[in-house]
Formats: sequence, structure tokens, C-alpha cells
Amino acid sequence: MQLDNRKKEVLHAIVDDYVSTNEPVGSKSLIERHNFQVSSATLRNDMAELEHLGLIEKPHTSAGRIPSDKGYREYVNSLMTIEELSPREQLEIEKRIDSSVDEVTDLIKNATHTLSETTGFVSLAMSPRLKKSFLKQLKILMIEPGKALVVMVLSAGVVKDKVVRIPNFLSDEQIMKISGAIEKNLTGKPLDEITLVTVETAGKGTEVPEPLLKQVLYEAYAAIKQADELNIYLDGEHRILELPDFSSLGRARDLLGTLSDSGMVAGYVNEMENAREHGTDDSFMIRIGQEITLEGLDDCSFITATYNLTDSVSGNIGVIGPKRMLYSKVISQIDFVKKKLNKEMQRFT
Amino acid sequence: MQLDNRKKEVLHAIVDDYVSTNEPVGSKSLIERHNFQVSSATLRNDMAELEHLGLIEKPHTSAGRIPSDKGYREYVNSLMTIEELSPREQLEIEKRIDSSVDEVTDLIKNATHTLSETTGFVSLAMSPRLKKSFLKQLKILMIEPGKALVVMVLSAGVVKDKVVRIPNFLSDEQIMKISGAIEKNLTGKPLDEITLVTVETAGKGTEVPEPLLKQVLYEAYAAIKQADELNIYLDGEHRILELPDFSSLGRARDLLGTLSDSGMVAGYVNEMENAREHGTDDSFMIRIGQEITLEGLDDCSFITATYNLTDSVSGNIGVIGPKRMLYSKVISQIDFVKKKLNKEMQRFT
DNA sequence: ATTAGCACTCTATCCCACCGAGTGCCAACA
DNA sequence: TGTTGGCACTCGGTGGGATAGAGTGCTAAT
Repeated sequence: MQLDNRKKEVLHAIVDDYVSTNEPVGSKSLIERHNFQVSSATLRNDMAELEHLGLIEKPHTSAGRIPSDKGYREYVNSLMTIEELSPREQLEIEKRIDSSVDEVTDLIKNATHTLSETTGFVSLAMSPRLKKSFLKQLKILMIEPGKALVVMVLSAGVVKDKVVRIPNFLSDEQIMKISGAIEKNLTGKPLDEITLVTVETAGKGTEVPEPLLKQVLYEAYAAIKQADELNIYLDGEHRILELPDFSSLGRARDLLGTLSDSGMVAGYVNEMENAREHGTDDSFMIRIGQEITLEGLDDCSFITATYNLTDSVSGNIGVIGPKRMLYSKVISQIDFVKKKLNKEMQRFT
Repeated sequence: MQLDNRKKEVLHAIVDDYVSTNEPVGSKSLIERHNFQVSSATLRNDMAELEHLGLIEKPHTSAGRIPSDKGYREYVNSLMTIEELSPREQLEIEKRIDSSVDEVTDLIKNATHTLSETTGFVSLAMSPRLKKSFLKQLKILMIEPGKALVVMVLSAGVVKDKVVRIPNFLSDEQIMKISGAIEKNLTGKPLDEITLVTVETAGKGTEVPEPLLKQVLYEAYAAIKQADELNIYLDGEHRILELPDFSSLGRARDLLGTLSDSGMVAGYVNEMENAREHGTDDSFMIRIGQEITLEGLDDCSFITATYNLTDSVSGNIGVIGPKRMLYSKVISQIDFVKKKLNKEMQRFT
């Protein structure tokens, strides 16, 4: 992208103005608001050029210009400068993220809610990807004949459990034996290295008759696998309706419809995360407009950061807002929430 | 409410027509659609009367009539007849409520989702009110120094747990002792009869030094109290935007804003439930329009039924939809989902 | 009690004219 | 070659005015 300095400034100004006014910006109003030392005609030429490059576009012939997806992208990649939040804003966020909760999940929900409140957009977080964390404890508790609770404590300070069905005839002692054997052999193993086979070999030594044993082991395995399933937390969906960008109802409907399928959104975030490998940037993922492949999000931007529960266990937190957003501001807000989250998470590990 | 037969029929017809067309209904179109053996002028007189009684109203001078809240109320109380769902519809619901889940919570979420899909409205359910269920098991598991997991199995087949902080120095054995003492003394007690004092006396016999013991007992008590806290599950909020009744955006915004505060909604459902004491009806609660004290729900109706996990443990499930709904249909849908839910719940108790 | 007839009311819709912001282009200028 | 003033043109948005249509209330007759 070869742009001389003034053209860069023009694009910058157009994005800024459009973001703050929500109206296509014309050459004249550009002169009025900014200190360009040239005439409006010159800017018109520049704008024609920028339009030719696909960085801006006009809604109709006789309107001003608005940034295209590509224009926003250029803005985000090379034009904007990010500033720290003011102490007031920082304090506000710190206050909101209540640190007295007992479980990581609550902390994450808390941060997500805070992020939605401070940005005014929809926020979301993924639960930590636990596949790299390892088992610290595994207990199977009899609940009643035929039913047991598998409780797992993971290295990342997370506790997971699952109710499972077991054969009716099994005694308390038998369960304890199996539970002990699994724990003894699998403690220290990362979740993603635990397979059904691993669990079955772990349970070998116990003197429990074959078919019964096998069922319990299978259930234990299922519980372990469920523990590293990903959850997504969405917050502030209703804020979409407060944004002028989605006043058209049709757009809002599509967007909310898509967001209501949280599994789909989670899948998309995962895809993004996986595609990040070649990431040159510092853990931020930004998708703008049509770059987002989810239906109904063409007018949105999707920005996430990566938080860390431990070195190897991380998740994502971010927002979905209109393309027309104050990128630098929102990014610093996400960044600050992420940092605060990381700090608070140390308590759990 | 003294209405001669024809006036009742007129009101009935107005509600039906308005619900299906979403347009104020006039005397003439009433004649066209229904077999009234009188002229439109006569109906006009009747309608003037109904309006005088506050059962219908007109949006403006030269428009047809629409039912008022009071009109809908009369319709619901004495006019409509409820029919069973068709076998097809029943099957559809039965199929959707997946019965293979392992936890009551999942079953309830499932039913809520199904209800939203079949009615096309927002659906919601309250978690079971567990205060009448009793403790069947209580175990405290050490997770790491300073942290433990309290696991409770309740009579209603529900498992609850909570991570709690405990003094660092406590050993595994000490925790086991305390856990055993609590379980021994509190098993069989309904949750609402368990107080901090009860827990403390239960823990008396253990040979654990005073201040440490006291803290653990307090945490155990807190865990028990948390177990009977109510949760609310909302589903299908986005469907609001598909309803012509909320096409005005402002209304939709208010409604979604209110629903986003799920605690508030839960509180309201509870209020309704408590006010139901004098209930002559068969467990349905219906609130129409202004009868609902939640902000932004003036154009809605709120209908819930009571499901039962056990004789003494129940919760609510229902929908929030526009006042202009097919009451009889929606009520049978809720009723059927509730019955299916009750049936499935027997597996857990 | 019911009906036909009539004057009246009010909204929704369409049409049209006009305003204004903005553009593209051209010719002139530094 | 880049910049500027000027100008004709475009197009969406706004507001007024006319019209159609559905519905009402009232009155007088049955």
C-alpha cells in the first residue's frame, strides 16, 4: 500500500470523522474539522484516489465517503496509535472486576461483563483451553447405586465434575479402588495425552470384574474429555440495539440470531485462534467486516485478546462491535481487562 | 363482568382476529369473517359497550378496536377453550427434549430451549427450589492446601458443589473428620432447616482446634446455602426481533435490556410464585401487559407453569411473548413441555 | 332491539418540489 | 506536476398537499 503522507492523513481523518459522526464525510467538512493546508478540491482528488484503491467508498453518488473494510484494515494496521487508558478508566475497570470470587469461571464471566459495560458492545470470552493442563486429582464419589460423581482437580486450579452412570452392583470400595488407580497412574498427565486406552491401562490393576470395570473407565474417560471442552460466555447482547449502526432491525435481527447460537460463535473463535499461528502481532486478533465469516456480522468488527491462566493454558476475551468503532480505545480497553484478568488469575494457579 | 352471549362472542372474535392479523378490527370485517346474524351497526353498538367496559380500545378515532389488557384477561379467564396439541406437535416436542442428559440442569435447559423453539417466543425456567429437599451426602475434598471442594448430594437427585477456602494447615484427616461429622448429623435435614448454628453443632464432636473448625464449618454452611440459590435460564431472546409487535426497536430495546438482567427477572418470577398462594388455577400463572411490573414488558404476556422434580421440590417454566399471542395454543405448549419435563425428571429422583 | 344511511375523522400513501451536501471535471495557475 | 476555483450535476431527505380507505358515532326508521 503506497500512500503519500497526506493521503494517509486524509484516510485517518475520514475514519475518525465517520466513527464520531456516523455520517459520510465530504471534502468540505474535512477541511473544516482538520488543518489541511490545501483546498477541498485537492482533497477531492485524494479521496478519488483513495476510493480507487478501495480504501473508502460512497453510499451513493452525491454523498461523502465512508471507510471500506480495507480502509479500516489499513487504519488499524498502520494508521492508528494506541494510548493507555486514563487512570480514571483503569480504576473503573479494576473496581468492576470483583476479585473475591472463588472460581475461575466466575472471574472470567466477571471480566466479560465488565468489558461489555466499558465498551458498550457485546463481549465474549472463551473458557481456558485446558488440554495442556494436567490432572492433579481424580476422585469418583458414589452418589447412589448406579450413579457417581467424577471430580477432577486440574493443574490450572480448575475443578471440574460430571455425574456419570455406573453399573448398579458396584460397591463403594470397588469404586474407590478404580478411582485410586486412575488417579495414581494419570496424575501429571496433560489432558490431551489422556485417551480411552490410557485410562483403561491405568485401571488394569484393580480387582474388579471386566465388563463392570470397563464401563466405569469409559465414563471416567468421558468425564475427563468433557473437562477440556470449551465454553463460551457472551455478555451484553442487548447493547446491539443501542447502536445506531444496527437501527435497521433486519441487521440487528441477523446479528442476534447468529449470536444466539453460541456454539457457532465458539467454533469461529477457535478457528481464529488456530489461524493465529503465524501471528506477528502481540496476541490481538482483529477481524473487520467481511473478513468475518459468521453470518450477519458483516457490519461488525471482532477483536479478541488472549489471556493466560498458566503459561500453557490460555483463552480469549474480546468484543463484537460495529465496524464503526474507536479501535484504539476499544483495543486498550480489552488489553487492560486482559491484563487485570491475568493478574487475578494468578491467585488460582 | 356481565356480558350477554353475543358480546362475549364479539370480544372473542375481536381477540382472535387481532391476534391473527395484527390489525385493529372493525365492525365490518368482523361481519365478513364470522357468522354473526346481525348487522355491522349492531356490532358497532356492542363494541361501543365493550369499549365502555374497558375491554377493548381504539388506537385512534377512525380505527378498529384492539383488546385492552382487561380484554385479554377476560378472554383468558372465561372465553378461550384450550385444546390438546396435535399428535404431530406432541411428537415434535418429545423428540426435541433429549432424554439422554445426565444432569437435571441440562434437562431443564433443554426443555427451555424446546419451549422457545416451539412457541417462537422467549422462554425461561427457574431452577428447582431446593430448600425443601434434604441432604443425602456431603463430602469435603481437599484440593490443595487452603482450598477444598464441598460436594453435596441432595434428595432430589441433584449434585451441587462449591470451591471454598479453608485454613492452610488443615490436614486431609481433619477435613475428613469434619466432613463426616456434618454428613452424619445433617443427612435427612431439609436445606431450609439448616442454619449456621445447626452446622456448628453438627461439627462439635470433631477434635479440631476451635478457630480452624469454625472457619470450615462456616464455609460448609455457605456452600449449603449456595446450593439452594435459584438460577434462571432464559432462551430465545433474539426471537423478540422477529415479532411484528416489537418492530419499533425502542420497545425491543427496553425489553431486551430488562431481560439481560436475569437476576431481576428471576426475582419477579419468585414474586409471582409467592403471590400464587391463593391460586385457584391449576398451577398456571398468567400476567398480561401492565399487570407485569417489570420495565419494558407492558406489551408482553408472561405465562409460567410449575414443574415438579419431587413432591416438594418444584420450579417454573414458561414464556414471555407479546400480549397478542394465541393464548390457548401457547398454554397447551407450555403444559405439554411441563408434563414431558416432569416425566423425564422421575429418572433423577 | 336492530338496522340502513350518512357525515365525519384520522391515518397511510403517494407524489412532487425543493434544498443542500457532495461529487467530478475542466481550465487556470504556481 | 500538483493545486485550486468554478460549475454543472446527482441524489437522498424533507415537507406539503391531495387522496383513498377503513372505521366510527349518530339519527331516524323498522
